[in-house]
Amino acid sequence: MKSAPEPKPGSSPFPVAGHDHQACVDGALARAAEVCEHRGLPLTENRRAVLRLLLESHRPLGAYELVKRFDWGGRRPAPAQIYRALRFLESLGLAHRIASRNAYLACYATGDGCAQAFLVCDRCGAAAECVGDALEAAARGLAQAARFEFRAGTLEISGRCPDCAPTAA
Amino acid sequence: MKSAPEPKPGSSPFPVAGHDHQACVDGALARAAEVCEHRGLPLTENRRAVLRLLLESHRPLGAYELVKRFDWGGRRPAPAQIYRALRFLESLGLAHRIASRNAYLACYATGDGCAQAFLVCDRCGAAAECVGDALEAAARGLAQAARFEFRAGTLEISGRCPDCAPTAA
DNA sequence: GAGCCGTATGATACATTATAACGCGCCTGT
DNA sequence: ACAGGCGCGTTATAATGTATCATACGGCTC
Repeated sequence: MKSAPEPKPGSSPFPVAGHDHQACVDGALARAAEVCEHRGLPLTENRRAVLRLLLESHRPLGAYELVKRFDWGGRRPAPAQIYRALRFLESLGLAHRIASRNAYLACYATGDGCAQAFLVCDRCGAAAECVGDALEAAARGLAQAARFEFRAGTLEISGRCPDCAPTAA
Repeated sequence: MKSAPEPKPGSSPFPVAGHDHQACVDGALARAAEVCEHRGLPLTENRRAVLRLLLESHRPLGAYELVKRFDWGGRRPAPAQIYRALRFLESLGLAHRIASRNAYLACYATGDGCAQAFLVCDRCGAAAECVGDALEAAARGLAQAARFEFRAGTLEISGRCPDCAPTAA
């Protein structure tokens, strides 16, 4: 699954103006269903709902923000419910935790590489996931130099997204 | 540079067997004092005490673990006190937050680079800080490709430290 | 169908991590 | 002296995350 439908190199992983949100969400949900089926694990209603919320927001959401947004016949689910769904989604690589923000971001591609990177905007909170061989290599190199057995790595980059950058080149 | 040509397995940013802990702590405290003086900011008793605890433990500690360890004439400080010191130390680069663990690690070098990496052992919790041009370059490259204005990046790598690696090759 | 078992859920309570707010005392500059 | 800033000490509370237990539901065997 390495042939991700990534935009051309140079274009930004951040959603652009003409972004077709509905298609983007639906596509990601369909991919999620595939992943679950492939693993023989059920994408239950709860899990799908949490994933949908994440996908729709298109930016990292805190667990309690998800609790608030969860539309559950008027009631609100307990945190544990959300956390369970999040853990499930994380375990399948369908969502990621942005540790530096205590927030969770849906995975739009099927990026299941070991070393992931997230670009998180200081100003608007938008976030994008990206991977790259250079990062993977750098991470493995650092680990190897320290005789450290690499398992996984996450690079969280803070800065300004294209929309919020002061110099809108 | 990190050229640690120790012959024994375990040569790495992780403390090795013959590690002179006292000198290591004292040296780091002296450097911290310099940094503070240089900035015209006071390294108060609280701040120094928290930094010392971090340095002595030589691994990431949670804020409440620091609260417990803080020897303060029999009493225990309030969390806020610890957090204030931590924020101060972080702002000067004398300590770092390991977001994935909600823990704080003293900085032993004067590493003030923009992109840092931490190796965190899944088993024993030991952690080491390291930097590298490759990481910095990879981070900047990812940001640039996304038209993202890079400010800072932290790579947290989980795995097994040399002591805990199953294959002690 | 009846009984069993594993998983996901729903709910309550709790644990952990982090910050807000406020007043005090110390130092410093005038 | 006195005003202002800063760090401290304290209390309270917010934000984030888990443990636990009972229940429901589906699949399985008998």
